[in-house]
Amino acid sequence: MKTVNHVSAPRLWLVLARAYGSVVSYIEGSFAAQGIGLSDFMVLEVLLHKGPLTISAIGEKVLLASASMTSAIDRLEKRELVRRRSCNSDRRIRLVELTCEGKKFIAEIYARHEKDLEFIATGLSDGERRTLHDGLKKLGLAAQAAVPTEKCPTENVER
Amino acid sequence: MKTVNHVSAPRLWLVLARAYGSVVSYIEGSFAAQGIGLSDFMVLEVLLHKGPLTISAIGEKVLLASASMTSAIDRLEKRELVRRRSCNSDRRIRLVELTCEGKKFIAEIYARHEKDLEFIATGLSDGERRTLHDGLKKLGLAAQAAVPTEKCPTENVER
DNA sequence: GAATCTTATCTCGATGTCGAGATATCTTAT
DNA sequence: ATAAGATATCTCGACATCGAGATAAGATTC
Repeated sequence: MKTVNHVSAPRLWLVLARAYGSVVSYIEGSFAAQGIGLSDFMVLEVLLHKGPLTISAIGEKVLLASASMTSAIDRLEKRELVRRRSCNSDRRIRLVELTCEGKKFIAEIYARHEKDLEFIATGLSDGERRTLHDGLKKLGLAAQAAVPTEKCPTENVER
Repeated sequence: MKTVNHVSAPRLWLVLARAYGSVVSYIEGSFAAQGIGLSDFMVLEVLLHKGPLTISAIGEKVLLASASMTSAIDRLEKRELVRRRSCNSDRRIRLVELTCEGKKFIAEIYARHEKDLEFIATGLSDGERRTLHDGLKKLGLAAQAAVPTEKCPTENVER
């Protein structure tokens, strides 16, 4: 096969968008049976790994607007997977925490999710993962820096 | 700089999702002033580069369901950027084509779009673009192959 | 030629997301 | 202490997207 020695930015973007879409379809398929979408999954996941958080803190992690967060937490609370808890020191805040069932629910789904991700990444060597990771990070940061309406200072650490 | 020699699949996915989101925000910001969203942009773009197409053909390119395509073409037709044309040889089909204004409109936006993409990719060498491209393609294909399209894929269902 | 299958598009109702604005609460400056 | 500003959440209305089903037309089979 011939090797093209220059990948145009539009082509790179196309491949990125396609890859993202395919992975989303794949992982959504994995927990569609549980009647949960990607956003709700991410909300539960961040609660599982970080413990109770305020609604806006969750929103920052999963990149949802405040209005979306309200309805997301409503959905999850209705299913009794999470619970809103009021805070004495600051009564504006509602701390959101997993219920016992919620914890069991997301822990189970997340375990499968992790396996699913490893499954599609098995074809990638350590080196390939590394370069993919670094390249994506570089591209993402460049894009983020170029977005005018993005908040600048605070870096959120994960894991 | 410390090098981690193994990138977990969840971490890779996280970086992929973040990069995708950042690039989407970036490019959407670029034509938000024209009152157009990413999907409509993609529809116009495929028409610009491939010429008149049926609604379903466009939907396959831009990954929108048929119901979404109908309303997308409605939107664009209302703005007189595209036009539905009936076909004599197959009267089920509506061929969609750019109007003159539509062509001018998308050509202009696309030119800027291309520059925008090149701008955020300037930090990537040819080699980096190549490995990114290949890695993403590999990952995307693996995910696509693993998508069930029918029923639960890799799971032994319980509860 | 009629019955049946397939394809292309559209309609309808439901859902998730968002921006703008409202409300309650905390913080800061006066 | 009060006023002004900032912050956290919620409500409301708008919109894009989707699945399921309807409709119309072409293709196939008998």
